Amino acid sequence: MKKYNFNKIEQYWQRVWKESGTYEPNLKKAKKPFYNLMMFPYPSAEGLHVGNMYAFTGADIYGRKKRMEGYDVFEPIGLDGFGIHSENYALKIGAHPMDQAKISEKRFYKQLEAIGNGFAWDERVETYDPNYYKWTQWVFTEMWRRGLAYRKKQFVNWCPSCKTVLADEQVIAGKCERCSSIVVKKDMEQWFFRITKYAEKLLGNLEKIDWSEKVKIAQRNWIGRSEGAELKFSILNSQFSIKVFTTRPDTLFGATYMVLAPEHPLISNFKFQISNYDDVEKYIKNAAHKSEMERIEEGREKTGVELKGIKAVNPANNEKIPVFVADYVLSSYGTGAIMAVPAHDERDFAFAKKFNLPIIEVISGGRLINSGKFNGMDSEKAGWEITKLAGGERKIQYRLRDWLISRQRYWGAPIPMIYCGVCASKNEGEQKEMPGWYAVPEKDLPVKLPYVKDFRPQGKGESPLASVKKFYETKCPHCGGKARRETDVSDTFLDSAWYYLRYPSVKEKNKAWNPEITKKWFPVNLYTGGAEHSVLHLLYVRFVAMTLHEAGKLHFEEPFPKFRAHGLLIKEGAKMSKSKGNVINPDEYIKNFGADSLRMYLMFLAPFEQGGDFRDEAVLGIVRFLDRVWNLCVKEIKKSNKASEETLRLTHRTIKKITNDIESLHYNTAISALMIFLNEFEKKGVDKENKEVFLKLLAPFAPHITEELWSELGKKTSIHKSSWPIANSKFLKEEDFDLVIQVNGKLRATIKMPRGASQRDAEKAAFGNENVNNSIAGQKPKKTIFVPNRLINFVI
RNA sequence: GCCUGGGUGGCGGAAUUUGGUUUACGCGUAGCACUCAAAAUGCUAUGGCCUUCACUGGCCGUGUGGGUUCGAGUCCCACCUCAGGCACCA
Repeated sequence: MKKYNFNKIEQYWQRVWKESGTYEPNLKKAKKPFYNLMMFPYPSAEGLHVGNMYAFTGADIYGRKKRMEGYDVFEPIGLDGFGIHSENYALKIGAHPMDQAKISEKRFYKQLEAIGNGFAWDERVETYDPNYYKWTQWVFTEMWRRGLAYRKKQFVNWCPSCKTVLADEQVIAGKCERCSSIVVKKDMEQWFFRITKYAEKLLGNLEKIDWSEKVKIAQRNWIGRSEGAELKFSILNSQFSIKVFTTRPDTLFGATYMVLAPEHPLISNFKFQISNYDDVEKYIKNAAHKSEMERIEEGREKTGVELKGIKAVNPANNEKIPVFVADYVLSSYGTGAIMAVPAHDERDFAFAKKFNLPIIEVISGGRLINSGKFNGMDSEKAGWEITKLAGGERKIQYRLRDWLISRQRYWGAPIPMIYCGVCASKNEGEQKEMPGWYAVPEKDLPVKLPYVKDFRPQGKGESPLASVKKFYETKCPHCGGKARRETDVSDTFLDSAWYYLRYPSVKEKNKAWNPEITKKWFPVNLYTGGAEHSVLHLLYVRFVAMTLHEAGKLHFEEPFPKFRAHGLLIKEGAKMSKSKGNVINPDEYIKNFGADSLRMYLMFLAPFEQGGDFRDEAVLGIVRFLDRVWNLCVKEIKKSNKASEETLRLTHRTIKKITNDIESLHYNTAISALMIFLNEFEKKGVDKENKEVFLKLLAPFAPHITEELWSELGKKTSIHKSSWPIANSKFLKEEDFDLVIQVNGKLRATIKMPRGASQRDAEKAAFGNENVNNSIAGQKPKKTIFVPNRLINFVI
């Protein structure tokens, strides 16, 4: 008997698949295109993580079933190899990122091949390939041309360890997303993308797309829409006024002081009116040095300084109220200033108590008090009335901030912009607001990243490219004079914000994507990935698609109508991390048990969208299962006994269950159904036809062993191109059912009965049962509940 | 503090579609078979307590406490707890 040599089988079929293009759809002519996309990995660590494999396997199973259902499935893969994560890894091991990329690339692709996914190997994308980032730069210039990219000086997040600025989305609880260092604020001029312009659309479209609910919620919270009013408080004896945003204009009469954020530009205008300006300045300086983390660590303890010598006027009642500067007000939200209502806001209350400010209640039981002519009015109604009185206007405010795109690092796509001082002095430029700035013309793209020996981040607020004269010296595209290139590189998240568009057009030389191919394959049918990207990648990618759609370059607005987040794989109750030393490398498991075993085990341990706990011994259950599959098929390969009615019913029930389970990503229960199926075959024997059905149902989960056994059956074409079985409803109907007999809701007996049995039949059967009779003990039932084909319950 | 998802055997998890047999499937454990022996494999048992020589039968059991119902893991209310996310956003 032939032995199950999984290593040999897996390597053999992986080669055959690749050489014969089994998983290469015809991108131009496909009739039923199905784009099965998964988030591409970043090759930063020592190798592919078992968590990556978990994600890829789950996505692949779905794609394999779709392929067997007759779709032209396109399942591409690539590497998100540009960016800080890869650069930091290179730094750590003392390699140059450009050299390291080639090494990592080889290793990752080898591992990705070993897991046995149906990848379309001919269409790979590596974000650090100049043929790719040429178009990343082109996307940047498109943003620029449409007025969506701009430079601005403001306080930004700075990671002192990564020595670069970060987007808000990359600051997690005050720490750097990559290295967990505490992020500080720095006043710098940087490139931004105007994502806030799309806040409403990004929010509204969430209603139209089929995504994991938790990801939608995270995006909603991140965008953070608030409805309210913008009100003006004039400053006594000056032409200035303070604008505030509030969601509670109904409490205006209770506004007893105002607070400006430390960065508020108005403060410096009152240098001579403010009697304690030294103290104020000191406070502001101090606040600027504080990190987000320090502010959080101080807890709710409020600090601040009064701007002595100036007063604001409450527009509702003309009361003169004091003005403070305090860091509990953020410069980056709303107008950077607030009206403080200590009676109805916890934070204002804490501040007022500390500084002994009056606290006036203006709402009681949902109605206004102490509010002049508004007294007694419903608070909800009063809001708009008071706004009108105060000369304010309705305003919708978002928490979302513009996307900070520049990075002071080496390993990224250079921002394709040129600055000409001469043009600037003449007030010339491509954008009115930004004289001197020009995009690199498309014919000059890509702006190639040079091989720089000392690529380490400088920490001076500049990229290492700023010390490479050959790089930054260039000609002005407008006047032809001496000009300087932008030396910052773009955020890695720009690379991954459009990669899915490139895959099917990867052979296109003169365009970022081919319009006909794009029309055929987009939007993506299913996108799978981690929920950790809820407000990073998944927000940026929608934003970029939206702008390209608006520019008429894409026929869709939402790139991923269906997205599913897979769960997190943990190890014995703890997150896998290098510091804990519990990271699982899939290579060893593949070598010892085979890729099919590991794939199935990963999918069996919990629902795919929930994630699960990896436990070493549990893999054995699947190893045994595949051994038994092999033995059964090899042993009985020539035997062909006719299947019983009962076997057929099980077969069709299983077809239906597995078809539904794969559709809903409940792979764990699908595998359990396969196990039940196998147990039955071992007991009863299996005919050729049912064996084929079984192998087909198993094929998406264990692609290699099923391919081998399929060819053993004498098949000449791949099982993965065979047709998915369809359940015949004729065999789904059961003839008998187990009647549940209860007395007072408690189970007393179960009796097999023909389907459609009447209540009379059921009662008769029940009273013929000794145990039921004992429970009833001769009493007459007060009530009898009969549920056809299920149960009968006697209430006594 | 706010939002989201959980809590079922020794363990991972089934069962919520439509309230109707709790613990499918697998791991682990125990016993048996095979073996000189072990591993592997196969078979049997496996929620707790009680009852019976045995066959059997009973009671309890899905985080806690209430409620609705003939009947609740499933629906309602309150709470406890774990995991994840956001966090001075006015």
